[in-house]
Parts: sequence; structure tokens; C-alpha cells
Amino acid sequence: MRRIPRQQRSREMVARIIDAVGEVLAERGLDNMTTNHVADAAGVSIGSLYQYFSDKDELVEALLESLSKRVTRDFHQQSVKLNMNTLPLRQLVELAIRYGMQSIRTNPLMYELARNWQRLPFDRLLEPLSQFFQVMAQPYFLKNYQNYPVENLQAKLYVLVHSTLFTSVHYLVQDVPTISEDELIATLTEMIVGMLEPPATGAG
Amino acid sequence: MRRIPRQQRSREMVARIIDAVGEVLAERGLDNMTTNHVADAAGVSIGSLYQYFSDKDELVEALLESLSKRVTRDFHQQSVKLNMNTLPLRQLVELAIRYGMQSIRTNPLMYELARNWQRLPFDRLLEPLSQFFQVMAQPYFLKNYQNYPVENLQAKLYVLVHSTLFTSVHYLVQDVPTISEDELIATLTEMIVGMLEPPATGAG
Amino acid sequence: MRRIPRQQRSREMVARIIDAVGEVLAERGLDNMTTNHVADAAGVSIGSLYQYFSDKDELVEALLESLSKRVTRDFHQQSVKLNMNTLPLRQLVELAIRYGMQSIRTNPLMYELARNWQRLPFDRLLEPLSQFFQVMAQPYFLKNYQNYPVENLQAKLYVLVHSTLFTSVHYLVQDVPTISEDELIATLTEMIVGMLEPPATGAG
Amino acid sequence: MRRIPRQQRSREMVARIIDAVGEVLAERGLDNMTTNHVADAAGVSIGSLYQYFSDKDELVEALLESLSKRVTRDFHQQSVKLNMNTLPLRQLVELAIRYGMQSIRTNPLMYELARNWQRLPFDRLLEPLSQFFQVMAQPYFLKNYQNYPVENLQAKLYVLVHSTLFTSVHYLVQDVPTISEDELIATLTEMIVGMLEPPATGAG
DNA sequence: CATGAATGAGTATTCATTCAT
DNA sequence: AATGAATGAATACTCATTCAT
Repeated sequence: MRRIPRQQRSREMVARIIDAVGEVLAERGLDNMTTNHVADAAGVSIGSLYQYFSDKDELVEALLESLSKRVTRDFHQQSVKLNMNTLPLRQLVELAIRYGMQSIRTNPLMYELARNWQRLPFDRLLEPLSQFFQVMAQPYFLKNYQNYPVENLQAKLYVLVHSTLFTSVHYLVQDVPTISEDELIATLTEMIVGMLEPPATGAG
Repeated sequence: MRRIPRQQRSREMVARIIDAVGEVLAERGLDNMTTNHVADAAGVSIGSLYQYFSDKDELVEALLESLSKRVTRDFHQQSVKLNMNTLPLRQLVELAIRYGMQSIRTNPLMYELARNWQRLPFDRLLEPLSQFFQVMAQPYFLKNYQNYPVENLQAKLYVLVHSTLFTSVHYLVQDVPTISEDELIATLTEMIVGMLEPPATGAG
Repeated sequence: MRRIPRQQRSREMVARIIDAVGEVLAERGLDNMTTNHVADAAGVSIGSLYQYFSDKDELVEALLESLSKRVTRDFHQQSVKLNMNTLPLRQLVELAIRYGMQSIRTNPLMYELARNWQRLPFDRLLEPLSQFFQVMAQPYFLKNYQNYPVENLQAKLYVLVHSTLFTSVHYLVQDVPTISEDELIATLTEMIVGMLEPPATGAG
Repeated sequence: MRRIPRQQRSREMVARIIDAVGEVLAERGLDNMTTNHVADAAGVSIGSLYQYFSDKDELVEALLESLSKRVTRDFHQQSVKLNMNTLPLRQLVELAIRYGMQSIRTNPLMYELARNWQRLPFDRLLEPLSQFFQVMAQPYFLKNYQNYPVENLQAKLYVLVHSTLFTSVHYLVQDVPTISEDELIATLTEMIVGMLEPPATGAG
């Protein structure tokens, strides 16, 4: 079990180790990441590493947890910066997908995580992201479709977030794509918008 | 390179080994599967195993190839047995999802494969399945929506097949689901049907 | 123990296998030569191979034995062709060394054998060669230095043949030579001639 | 890469491992030497062994390096002890050869190394030995033959050192010698002395 | 005699984890 | 608390040789 660091110095050490996990993961890949590599990269003895993390797995979990916060924050900042909540849903969605795919493509760490998401405690990252979208979507719907059945919303978000993430990550990671990236984004956008717009757009 | 089995006995041995791969995989998991375990389970010397499979990877590939055929066939049989092509799209989709999820849940081997599909040459299985759905969908659309834009169809199927598979597999594998299985299936079904129905039923 | 082939067909098979040993050795090197490779190259089943050769080692032995004859014959032919026995000793020796080194350098099989001579039953090749030189030298000395102590000759030839062979083979095979090839040949020649010329050339 | 031992304990461990290499080599032979054997013989875990030696080859290299120093030192001591530099060349040479052959014959490790020197990084041992002879020879020549052509000396030493080593080692290792050891030594000595004495003592 | 499918002992190397200092 | 030296189980793959057919 991981010991919870109370001291300032300890917290710094934990942070250093988690950063090191990211570095090693990005540089050597999940398969070639060893606890000793991490300790080296963190400038910490392997013994100390095991003082704070009882397990190799815990290292990765901690990284994902840490990333989760950062990613959510980044997404939030980006959404504010681009005034996303003023955009029509379709544009908002497309922008978000593009931003996400670009992030993974350009960030070696994110890419390596994407390449191995299934072996990782990915929900650490997935859940808050899902939460974030939910939070972000909530006011949107309240504003635009007051009488939209919120009940349904959770399931829809679950399905859409997972579908979009898994499909686009798989697309980025797979060798030979069978459709173009624009087609993918357009179709995903259409799918999401189709699901989130009011069931029968009224006047009918 | 894998030696191609010409003799009857050889073909039996290959089959026995592939079966053994499945057994070991189901029992010990992908990470703890050993070539020697497989040889033991097949009642075959490790040397013989390597006479027919040049690689550990080739063992898994062969299993997936073999499963791919079986799964496609089972799906086909199931679709015939249930008279699927006479059903309305919504029921057809729901039935297919239920059947697929049930298969994975009840079959330890399928479950283990699902848990690790990202590390496996999974397209071996995904592609024929996708193909199968496409073939199955084609006449459906021809019958019901003659002037449906086929152009779009490929991208839509790509997105839908991947989304449905990834999301439902993830659902089965994850620890604490946040929505019920019925909700999941209903939402996935709605998503698929929504995408595949003619764009604007309106003026029709 | 190797079975001695009496039949014509058997003798052909043995010959084919020995040739195959040479091929495989030249192509794959001693370390990567396997009995199955040899059997394949000979177009013979591995079982048949073991009918005539009880051992992997025996294969190599047989090759060396066979080569021994060929090399001795080649040397003889060469010596006749170049009218060697009419030449002064110094030129004869130099020519022989050059010819030998050239043979090894240009013949991949000879080179591979040279690279591994110590692990091989090299005497199979060394002895007849030594014999050959002795036979070749005998008349030379009888003609030129009637009262030369033949007693000594055997030891001298032993030392000279071994020294020349080992040193030049090592030279050919080593990575970074510290003297030039011409220096090597000149020095070896001088060494040999110095040893074989009458102890005190008389007038003193 | 081999970790450089800084601690006292580490240096001891490295020494113990190198000794173990020698033991295993002497007992089981080069072909049957195993990293695990060495670790066992050293009373060290296989993991520790690999902490200091990155490779099986490095083990042998380290042994040779270590032996190289010892052999050179022993030779030097021996030469001092026997007042070799006061001896006439002929006796000096004969003594050296006898001492060398005796060392190999009586030391199982040296014998095994001699039997396999071609596969070993033997220049580690050959070079310093050659150097040693050169250094030892230099003053000798300066004293006795001031105007001796040093130009030639390098090639001569190359040829003589290699010839003597290879031939005598081969003699020790071969099964059925065709000349007596005394004959061998006498002839080698004659060869060396003949080469190293001034070209034509005649008119001097 | 011929075949070639089958055998299985044997080996270098890695890496998560511990624990004496 | 920190260190890092030490551990040793675990694993894919080769190849000489056999023997049932």
C-alpha cells in the first residue's frame, strides 16, 4: 500500500517520481519501463521509490491520476480560451475532437498511453474526463433544451465519450486507416450531435 | 516460418496446439501464457510446437484467425436462426449487441481476448466482423432506403462498429459500471439506429 | 560409428552430404551450421544423414579429410604448373605462401575453416600438407645438399609448416594487422629459407 | 554496460566472479561454461553477476585481461629470477619456451584457454606478451649488435612470437605428436636464434 | 534403407522487489 | 528515512538425435 507522504519533502519526491514515470514511459515505452529506470530518472534510489509506491502498477496509476487532473484542466482552459460554450454544439464537438486527437498525436507520453490504454488503469483518466464533459454539457442543455430528459444524458455521455475516445485513439494508433481523418471526425461529430440534439426537433 | 502441415497428423497437431493456446489463455491470461504451457496443454513437446509455429506471437495470431472464422460463422448462424433480416433495424441491432456481449461474458477465452484486444492482432477478428455487418447491412438498406448515400456508409460503419465494440467490451471488463447494462444497450442501439436511418425522414 | 558405404549409390550420397557440409559451412558459418541444414542442402533426409554419419563432428571431419586430398592435389598441380621444382628455394617458398594465402582469402569455405581451425580436426588437413611439403622438399635437398642431415628435416618441416600456416592464417583472419602482408611474406620466407639452407654455407 | 565497482565489497565480488570463470573454464571447458555455472561457482546470484558483467563474453574478456597481467608479471619475475638477460640468446629462448609450455601443460586453465585461444579475445594476452619480448629483446640487441636493422625487427618478432606460440600450443594440444618435445624446442630455438642473429656475421 | 516428425534438455538474460547497512 | 547491492524465478527458443512408419 502506498504510504501517504505528509512532509513537504516527501510530497516533492512523490511528484518527482511521477514525473519520472512519464518521462520513462514517453522515452522507452511501457514495455521497456522498469522501476529502476524510473528511480534513476527521478534521481531517487530504488529503495526510496518503494517507500512511496508499493508496486510498479501503482506508479502508473499515480501517473494517470496526475495526468487526469492536468488533462481536465487543459481541456477546461482550452474551452474557455476558445469561448467554446458560445459555439453551436456541432462546432464545439468537432473542435474538442480535433484538439484531443492533436494532443495525443503530438505528445509522446499521451501517444504511448493511448497505444496501451487497455493495459492501463485508464478509467483514472476516463472518468474525470467524462465527468468534465458532463459538467460542461449540463448548462448547455439547460440553456438550450430546458425540458430535455436528463435521465438519459448520463448513459448517452457514457456511450459517446467512450465511443469517441476509443475510436479516435484506435484510429491514431492503428497502422493502416481505412477512412480519412476528416471523415472520422465528421462522422463522430455527426454521431454525437445526432445523439445530443432533442429527440424530435419540435416543429414536426 | 511456420511449416505448412500437409499430413493429416500434422493438421491435427496444429489444431491441438491452437486449442491449447485458447485454454492457456483462458486459464492463465495473456501475460502468463508461456510457450511451454501451451506445449504442455497440447500434450506436445515444445520442439514440435516450434516446428509449426515460428513464434509465440504466431500462436496467438493463429488462435485469432481460427476464432475469427468461428465467430463470423456463429454470428451468421445466429442471424439466420433468429431471422434477423426480417426484423426492424432497431431489434436487429439490439439483438446483435446482446448476443455479442453475452458471448464475451460467458466465454472465458473471449473475455480474456477482449481484455487484451489492443495488444492482439485484433483486426484479424474485427475486419471480418465489420465486413459481415456491412454485408448484412447492404441488402437492408437497399431494400428500405434505395437512395441512401452509400458514400457515407463506410465511415459510419467504421465508427459504429468500433464504437460499439470498444464501448461494450470496456463495459464488460471494467470494474464498477456507472450505468446499467440495459441502459448501455439501449443507448448504443439508439446511437446506431440514429446514424443508419435516412438523414431526414422529414419530407418522405 | 560411421557406416562404410559399399554401394555405389551410398558412396554418392556420402559425397553429396560432404559437399553440403562445405556449402553450409561457407554460407552460414560453423556456428550456424546444423545437421538439418546439411541434410537439406544435400537433398537428403536427416535420417539418412545419420545412417552414414554418427555425429555432427563426423561431418566436419569427413569434409576436412576430403578437402585435404583436394588441397594437396591442387598444391601439387600448382607446383607442376609453375615448374616449382626448378625454382630457387626462396622463390618457391614465397610462391607457395602467396598461393596459400590467396586460396584462403578467395575461397569462402577455406576462409571459414581458417577462422575456426582450432575447433576443427585440422590435423586432417595439416598432416597431409606437411607430408606433401616433405615429399616435395626431399628431392630438392637430395639434389642440392647431398650431405644435409635429414634427421633434422622432419622437425624443421614440422615447425616451419605449422608456423607458416598458423601465422599466415591468423594474419588473414585477425582484424587489425600490425605489419603489412608483404612484410609478413618476406619474413616468413626468410625464416624458412634460413632454416632449410645448409647450416654453414661452406666457405667459412 | 559493466557497472564499475567502487566499493571494496564490489571489487571483491568482481574478483570472485573472475576467479569463478577460471574455475568453470578449467573444469567444464569453454563450450560447457554457463553464466549460471559461473555464478554458482562464485557463490553469487546470477543477477549480481549481470550487475557487473553485461555479457557472457565480458566474463571471458575479464578473465583474459586479468590473466594477461599475471602472465606478463610471472614471465618477468621468471626472467629476473633466472637472470635471463645475462644469458646467451639461445639459452634465454629455450628457457622461455620451456617455461611457457610447462605453464600451459600444468595449468588446466591455461590449457583450456590454449585449446580455444582462437575463439577468445586472445590478443589481450598475445599483445602484452609480444610487447614484453620486444622490450626484453631491445637491450639485448642494442648491447650485442649495435647496428642491427631495427626496421625489420617488428616483422620478425611478429612472425616469431606467433609461430612459436601457435606451434607449441598446437603441439601441446594435439593428440599424437610426430616429433619429440625436445626436438620441437630445439628447432624452435634454432629458428628464433637464426632469425635474430645478425644477418651475416661473416666479414665482421 | 529412407523418411521427417517429434523430442526436450539446455541457456542467456531481465527486472520487480527486498533488506542489510 | 534513504540507499543500492543483491536476489533468483521466470522464459523463449535451438538443434542434435531418435525411431515409428
